[in-house]
Amino acid sequence: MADYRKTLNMPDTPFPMRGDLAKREPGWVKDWQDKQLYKKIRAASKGRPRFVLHDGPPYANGDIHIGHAVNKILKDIIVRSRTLAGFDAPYIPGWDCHGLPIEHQIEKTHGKHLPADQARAHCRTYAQEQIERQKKDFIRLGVLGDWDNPYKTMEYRTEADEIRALGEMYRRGYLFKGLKPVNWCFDCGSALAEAEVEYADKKSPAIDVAFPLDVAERGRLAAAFGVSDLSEKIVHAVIWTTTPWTIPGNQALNVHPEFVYELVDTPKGLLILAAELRAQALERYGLEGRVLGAALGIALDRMVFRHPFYDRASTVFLGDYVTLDTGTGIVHSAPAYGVEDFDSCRRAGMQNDEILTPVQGDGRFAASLPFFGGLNIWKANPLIVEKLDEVGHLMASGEITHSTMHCWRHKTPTIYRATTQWFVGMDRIPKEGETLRSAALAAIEATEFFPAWGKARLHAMIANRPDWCVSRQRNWGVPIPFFLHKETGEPHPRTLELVEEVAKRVEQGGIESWFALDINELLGAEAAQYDKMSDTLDVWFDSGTTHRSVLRGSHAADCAYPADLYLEGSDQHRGWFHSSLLTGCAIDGRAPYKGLLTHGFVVDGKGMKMSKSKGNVVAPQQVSDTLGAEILRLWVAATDYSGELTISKEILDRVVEVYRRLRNTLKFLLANTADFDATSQMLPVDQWLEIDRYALAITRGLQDNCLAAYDRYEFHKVVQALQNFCAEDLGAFYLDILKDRLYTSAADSRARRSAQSALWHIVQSLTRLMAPILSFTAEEIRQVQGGESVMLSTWHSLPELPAQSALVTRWQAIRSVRAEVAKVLEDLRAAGKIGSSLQAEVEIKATDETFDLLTSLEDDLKFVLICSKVTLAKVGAGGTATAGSTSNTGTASIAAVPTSHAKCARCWHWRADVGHHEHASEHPELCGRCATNLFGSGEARDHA
RNA sequence: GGGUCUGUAGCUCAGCUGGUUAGAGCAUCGUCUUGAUAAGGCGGGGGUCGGUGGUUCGAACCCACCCAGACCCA
Repeated sequence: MADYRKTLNMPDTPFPMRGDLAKREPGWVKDWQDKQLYKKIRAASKGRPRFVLHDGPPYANGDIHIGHAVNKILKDIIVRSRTLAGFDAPYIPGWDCHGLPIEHQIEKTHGKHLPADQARAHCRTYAQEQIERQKKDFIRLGVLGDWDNPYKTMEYRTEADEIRALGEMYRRGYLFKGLKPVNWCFDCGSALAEAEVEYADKKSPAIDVAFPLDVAERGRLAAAFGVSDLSEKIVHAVIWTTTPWTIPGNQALNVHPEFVYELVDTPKGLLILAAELRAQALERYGLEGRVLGAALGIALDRMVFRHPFYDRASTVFLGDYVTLDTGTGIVHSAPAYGVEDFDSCRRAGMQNDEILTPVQGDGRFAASLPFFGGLNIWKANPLIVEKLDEVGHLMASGEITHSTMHCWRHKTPTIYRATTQWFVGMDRIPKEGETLRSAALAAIEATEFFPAWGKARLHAMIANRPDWCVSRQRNWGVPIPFFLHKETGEPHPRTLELVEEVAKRVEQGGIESWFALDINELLGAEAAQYDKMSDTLDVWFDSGTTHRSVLRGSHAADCAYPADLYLEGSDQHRGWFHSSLLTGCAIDGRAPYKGLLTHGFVVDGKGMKMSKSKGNVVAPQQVSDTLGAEILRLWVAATDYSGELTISKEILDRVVEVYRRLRNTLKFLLANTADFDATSQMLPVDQWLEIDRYALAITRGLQDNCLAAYDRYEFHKVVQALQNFCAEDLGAFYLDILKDRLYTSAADSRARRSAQSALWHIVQSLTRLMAPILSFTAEEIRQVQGGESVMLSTWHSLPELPAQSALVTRWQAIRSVRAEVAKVLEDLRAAGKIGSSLQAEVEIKATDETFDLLTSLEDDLKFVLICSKVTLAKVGAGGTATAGSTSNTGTASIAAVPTSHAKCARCWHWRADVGHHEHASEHPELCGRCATNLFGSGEARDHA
C-alpha cells in the first residue's frame, strides 16, 4: 500500500503529553516572579471593581503542612477566578508573629531565663526566619500574591495600629478590669500558660474540715433531710481538701445536685456526708454514726454554713464538677484559688469585688489576714491545720502524695490564683449602642456563610461565650499600654491621649519602645502615682484587628474595608472569625467581612486525622516534589471542602488520572489548531458546520456552569464539569468524529477551518476555565500559543449563536441514537466480524421523528456514527429490522453488517468508490472523497 | 458531656421540594484501534445509599436512636 500519511493534516504540537510537573514547576514559578506577574495583574486590573479576600495569617512557627496548603490553594483559586471574572482581586498574604509558641521556641534554644528585651529580640528574628521558610513553600504551590510586601503582625506600624484599636475599644467602653484564676508561679511572680505547667508529685496535707451550719438554717435543713427533730445537736458539713492554705479564702461549699447526702448522728454532732462516702469518712474520723435522713444535693442549694474560724458565711452552691472519687462529696470553694471554685461562685452570682484574695503574688498572705498575715502559704499550711484543730473543726488530718502543677522553669509548685485581668465585656452596656454580644449576633445575620451551617456554629459560640480575657502576662506580645493608679488601680484619666502617644512611639520603634519607655517621660510629675502595665494582649487580638491594622492600615491602598471574604479552616470559628467579629463590632459596629468561607480539615483515606505517630501524614512539599503542586491544586479543587478533605495514595492516583485526561485533551486541541491563525482564518459562526456550532453551544453550557460554580466557590463542580466535558463531550463524541475531517479534508478547506474555529474557541474557554485551578498548565498552554499570561485575560467571550437551545436538543437526540448504534457495532465486533467501526455498514429503521432527524444530516450521518455507510428507512411504530444483529431503541431498529467494499488507504473508510474516480489510475487505493479532497474542489460537508 | 458537621459503587462527586429497575467520571475487566499511541474509542461487571427502628401508599432524601469520623468547647 502506498503511504498517504504525509498527505494528511496530522496533529502537531510542542505541548508534551506528560507534564513532568515536579521538575518543571519550579522554573515556571521563578518565571512568574522574574516577570513580576502579580504586579502585572494588578496593573491590568486597575479600575475594575475590587474583590478583597483578606488573608488569615498563619502562625509564624514551623513548616507548612497539608492544611496550610489547602488553605492557600483555595485562596489562590478564589483570587484567580475573581480576577478572571473581571475583578481587581489583590492578595496580601500575612503572618501572625507574636505569642507564646514563638516565645517558647526561643526559651528552648536560648534558655529559660533570658531578660525580656533579649527574648523579644530573638523572637523577632525567629519569626522572620519562619516567615521566609513558609513563604517559599507557599510560592512553590503556585500561589500568586504580593509576596514582597506581605503583612506581619510584628510590623511596627501594625503593632501601633493594634494599640490604637485597643484604645478605640477602651474609648467605647468595652474594656474592663476583672478577676480570673490563672496558673501562678511565685518564683516567676507571674502567670503561666498551660504549656508552661508540668505535673510532678508533691506531698500535701489532707484534712477533713467541718463547717458548722448557720443556726438560722436548722429548720430548713431538718426539712431537707426529712428529720423532725435535730435534738439541739450541732450540724456540720464536712469537706476534704489537700490545700489547707485555701481555707482562709473559703467562701462557699459545693455539692452535686444529683448525689445523695446523708445526715449522720455521731458523737461529734450531726455530719453531712455523701451517702456513698459516709463509711470511709467515718472510719477516717474514728467515729460510729447513725443515718438520720437523706437528701439530694439540690435540696441543700443556698444553705448557709459558717466559716470554721472567721466570722463569715460559707454558702452551698451546686456544682456538677463535684465527684465521689475521694473526700466527702462536699467540696470547699475558695473562688480566688480554683477555676471551678471561681466559676461556680460567679455562676451563683458572686461579684468580683466580693471575692477574697488573701494570697499575694509572692506567695505570702496579705498582712491584714487574721492569724496568718505575712506567712508564706506553704509554711502556713500546718498552722492552719493547727488552727482548725484548735477551734474544733478538724475531723481528720493526714498526708497524701499526688501529682500537682509545677512551674516548668523553677520546678516549684504553682497554684491557681485569681488575678486582675482585662476583659472585653460581652454584655456590658457601651458608651453608645448595644452590647457587644447583641451587636455580634446581628452582624452574623448580616454575613453570608459558605457553607450555610457556619452561621449556626458561629452564632452558638457568640451566644454562649464568656467575656473575652485579652490580657496576658507575656513578653512577646503587643502591650496594653495603660498607666494604672497605684491606689485605685484605675487607668489614667488621659488614657486615650497616652495610648496615642505610645502608638506613635511603637510605630517608630516597635513594641520594644513601650517596654523601654520611662514612665516619667509621659506622666512627668504624676509618674509617682501610677504604675506602667506590663501585660500584653492575647495574640487573637493581633490577628483579630487586622481589619484595622492591615485593611485600613498598612495595606489600605491595596485593599478595601470591609473585606469581601475571610476564608479559613472550620477551627477558626473560635479563632480568627470570632476575634475579628468581636473587635469589628466593638470598633465599627459591624463584622469586618461580608462573607465567611470555611473548609474542613485534611484526614487520611480512612477519615482519620493525621498524626506523626500514626504515620499517615501527607506533606505538601513531598507531593510537590513527586507529583507536582498542580496535582495538589487539582486535589484541593476536586474535593468538596465543606466537610473533611480526604487524601491518600489512591486518591492522588485518581487525581493524576483526571489531570492526564484534561492535559491530553488540551494537547489534542492544540495539536489540531497548530496551523490555524485565528486572526486570519477564523470563520464566522454562520459558516460553521452544524456539529461545530453544537460544540460551541455545549462549550458555552460548560462555561456557564463553571462560572456559576466559581461564583459559589464550588470548585469540585468545576473539576467534575471539565472532566466530563473533556471525556464525554469532546473525547467520546466531538473529537472522535472530528478526526476524519481534520485529518483528511484539505488544510484550508471550509470543512477544516470550521472545525478549527470551534476548537480555537474551545481552547480559549478551557484554558481560562482551568486557570484558577490548573494554573501551571494553563500558563504552559499560553506559552505554547505564544501569548501572554492567562491571568491577564478574563473569561473567554464566546461568539453568539442563534437558536442555541434547539441545536442542543437536536444533537442530544442524535447522540442517543449514536449510543444505540455503538452497542450494535460492539456486538458485531465481539462476534469477530469487524474491528474498526468503519468496517461496518449500518441500517437504521426509524419512526417518523427520528427518521427526519437522521435524514436531515444527509450524507454526514456516517461521519457522526463513524461508519462507512448508513442507510435509513422509515417504519411505523413497532417495525423491526431483519438483517444482521439488531437492537431496538423504541424509536428505531438498528442493524449493522460488515462492509463488502474496499478500504481507502488514506481515510480508512470502506467505500464502493475506492479505485473508481477520476484519479483512479494514479491512485487506485484512494476513494472518491480523498481524490476530491486532494486534487479537486473538496468534499462538501454541512453537518459533521 | 455540649456545640457544629460528615458518612451514596475501589476513588472523587451528582441525586431538585420523598415518587418509576440509584447516576457520572476515574479505576477495574474485556475488546477495538495503532493517524491523540506510556494516548484514544466501544462494551461489561461493580452499590442491602453507615446501622436499627419509625412516619408514609411510597424514603438515599423526613423523625428517633445507635455506630464511625472531623472541628471547637467542657
